Amino acid sequence: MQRPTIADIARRAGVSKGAVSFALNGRPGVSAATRARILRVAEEINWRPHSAARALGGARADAVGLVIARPARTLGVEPFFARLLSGLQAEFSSQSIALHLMIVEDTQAEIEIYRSWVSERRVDGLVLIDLKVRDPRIAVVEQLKIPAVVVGGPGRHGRVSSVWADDRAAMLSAVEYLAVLGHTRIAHVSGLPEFQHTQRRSRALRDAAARLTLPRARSLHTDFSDAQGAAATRKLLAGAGRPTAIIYDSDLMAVAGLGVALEMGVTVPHELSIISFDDSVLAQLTHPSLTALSRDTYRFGVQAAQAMMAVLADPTKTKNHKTETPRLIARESTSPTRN
Amino acid sequence: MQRPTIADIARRAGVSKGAVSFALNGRPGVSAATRARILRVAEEINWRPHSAARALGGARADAVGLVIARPARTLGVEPFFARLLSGLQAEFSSQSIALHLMIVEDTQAEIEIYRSWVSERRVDGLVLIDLKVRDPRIAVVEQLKIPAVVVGGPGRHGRVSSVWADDRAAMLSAVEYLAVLGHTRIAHVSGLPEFQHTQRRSRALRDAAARLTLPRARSLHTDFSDAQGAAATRKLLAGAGRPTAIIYDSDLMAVAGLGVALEMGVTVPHELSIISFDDSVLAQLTHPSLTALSRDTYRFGVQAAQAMMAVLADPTKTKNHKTETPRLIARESTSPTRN
DNA sequence: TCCGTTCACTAGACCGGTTTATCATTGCCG
DNA sequence: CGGCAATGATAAACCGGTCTAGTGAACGGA
Repeated sequence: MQRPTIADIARRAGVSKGAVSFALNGRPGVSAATRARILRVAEEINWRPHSAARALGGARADAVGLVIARPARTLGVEPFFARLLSGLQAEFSSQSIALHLMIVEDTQAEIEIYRSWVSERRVDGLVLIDLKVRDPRIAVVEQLKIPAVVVGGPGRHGRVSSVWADDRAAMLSAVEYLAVLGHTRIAHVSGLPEFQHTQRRSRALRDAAARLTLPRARSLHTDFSDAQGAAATRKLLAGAGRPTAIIYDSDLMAVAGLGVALEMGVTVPHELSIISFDDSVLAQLTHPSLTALSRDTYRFGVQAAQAMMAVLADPTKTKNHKTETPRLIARESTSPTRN
Repeated sequence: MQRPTIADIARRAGVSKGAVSFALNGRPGVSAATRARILRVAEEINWRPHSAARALGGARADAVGLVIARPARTLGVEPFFARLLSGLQAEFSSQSIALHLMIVEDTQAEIEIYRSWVSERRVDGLVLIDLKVRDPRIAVVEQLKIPAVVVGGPGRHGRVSSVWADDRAAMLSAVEYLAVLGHTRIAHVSGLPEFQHTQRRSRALRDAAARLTLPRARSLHTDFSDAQGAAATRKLLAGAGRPTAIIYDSDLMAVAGLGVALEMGVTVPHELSIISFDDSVLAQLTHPSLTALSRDTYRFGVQAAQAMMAVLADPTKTKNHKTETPRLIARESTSPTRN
């Protein structure tokens, strides 16, 4: 037989299509005995729901969308995305929710995809990442009235749920750690300035510097690429009154920065301490290994997925879910300053 | 108005639903004038097709499935996947084909997903990666009669298309390069032995060793993790008659191996040459930077997507598409042996 | 005994497209 | 001028589910 349908089940079980639908979806309207019989028949003929038919009735698409707005070619080095994806994926698949993935060039294209996915009913919800300062996507998802979760919030984003980590606290802990080691000239090689998390980190550094009276604490913006991370490092180390410690917003840039230091004959950690604001095998494989602000990115993805499912279950109830604050793991790339 | 449908278009254009369908799909049955009018109305009310409704009629789902069978937690360090994904994605999205992604634990789970996606009509085709030696998935996709493309073929896999690179030639070029530099004791830290590409590389090494009369050319299998890559390196360097050159099946393992060598006081490249069988920023960031067999993984993904679309267009016509052979890029991690 | 409820189930509309069978016009050809 | 084919369009069936209104039977209370 070609692809069994509920009509086939109905015929073989001697009931109507409606009864089958009720039975299969575990809703009242059929007796326990009939339900059992229907389920047995469905099992026998190996029935599977046709996702399109379900979605047509206005029901769930059982899929969630994720769009990453980065030039596709540059993607793929950052371990962060892949780990986040794994976490999201693992949690969604436990509920048989598929992930629709798309990589686009910019936010404008991303918004276009959102519109078409929603109007084509391909997804039940959206996961937004890399939140910008005045992010146009927030207005779009609110207008489209589709459940959404922002990864990396919190912030002023209306009635959209978010999952976030306390970047500020993490940055403060790193700066304080360096201060205790005697560092006073601390630099920050950050990501794109339009990202909210970049801003939060830069601001935290500024505040800590003011409080601890550290001169010359500054943030240099990059596009997160290893090339710009290296360039920023070169600039910092070549200038007068060079920093004795640098905090990088990603492990990739930290590794690139470490390479530049070696190249320029600046020894790590004796002449320069390095902290990476993101941990991965990468940070552990270098020599010296990198002190890093570490968090479980996989788990972060899991939590984002859970938040998504909560919003799907009840779209009116949104919440900001704060996750584990990245904590400092001291490795070989940091040491006290020489006096 | 709530979500415009073709019925709305039909009403406003004063024609039937059928005529609208013909017009929107560019098929004969309507006059040019009517067609233009219908398209204009559709544009006006911003109509978008409802993907589920289309799929229900037995038409395309406009989506392709990709399942990665690896423990989700370990994924994400390997730059290979992310770059492949980018390439696939870029090409698919140019044709408005979505990518259904799922990460599972093992091949058995992967096969289950295939079955449900196909019977739920979620995807039009499947992309298979990490082909194993007697891969059960081949039989499954043939039985399910769904278009599929194997990434990393070629080989005995019936009527399924494939996209592959010549691992053998690449491995031979690496071995010959090392031989020219004077190396005679060459080791290979490989991936999982059940993968076809692992086997091809190991066999190529064996053959080259026989031809060039290199003693002790051996392959050590790992699971591709940095931990096992490091362990294998440790074992190789600790043993008697240690190799003067090691070829690693991934850049991640090569970096880990480099770390072990430094740890053990074996200088690279003077006492040990290292070649990575896969290139990425990772290989370029280390010190010394790694000589690598490089290929454009992004492009590889694009080609796989193109192969997929070709099979979708005509499922009877399968072909094995050979792509660029990885070519050796000499960097700092290889040098002549000291005599 | 009669009426009102509840329960189990059925029939059929419906979702938004595609496709087929049908029909009316028009045009062409001998 | 008659017959036939091609063209342009329509109505309705269909895809595989969900869901609502309705039906018949059993049951309980007064």
